[in-house]
Amino acid sequence: MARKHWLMKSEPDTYSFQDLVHDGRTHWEGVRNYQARNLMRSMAVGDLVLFYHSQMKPPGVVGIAEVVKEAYDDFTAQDPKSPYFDAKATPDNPRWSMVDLAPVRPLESMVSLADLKDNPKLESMAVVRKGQRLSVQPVTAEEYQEVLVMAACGGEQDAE
DNA sequence: GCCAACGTTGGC
DNA sequence: GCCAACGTTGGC
Repeated sequence: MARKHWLMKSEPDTYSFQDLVHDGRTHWEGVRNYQARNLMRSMAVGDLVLFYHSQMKPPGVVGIAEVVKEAYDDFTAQDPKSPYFDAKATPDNPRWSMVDLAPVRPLESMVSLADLKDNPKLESMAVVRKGQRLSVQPVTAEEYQEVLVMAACGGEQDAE
């Protein structure tokens, strides 16, 4: 079965790629959007993730991660002490899901949002489309490969 | 800090 | 079930 590819956003102040490298593995708790949740539920172990830092100057893809556990209940939704607490989540209806991620490697160089927008091959990527705020996005194999090429080329590349 | 985009909530 | 109000995301 072919690996699928994804892009997942994180604010580095909350959880950065360096944090993931340091931890070795993490659960991706706190997603409180149904579309993003449903995408996580369709992930499989071994799927590859472009790790995107939002709220940065500049924002962009900084590393590659891998799904190491498929979707299960996000228990932080039922923890009143958690910042992600959701009163509507119960043991009968846990409502939210999360996956586990492990780092694969950082990119040789960051591929910024501006770089992604400048590449015509990536014009249909969700992350470059105006107003697309979804924190979990599907990425095609071609788009994924193109981002890796850009990272290897220093994040700057001219279209032929 | 501003504001556009978009999801969610809640009154009706 | 519609839709206006509101809250959040996230680039700039």
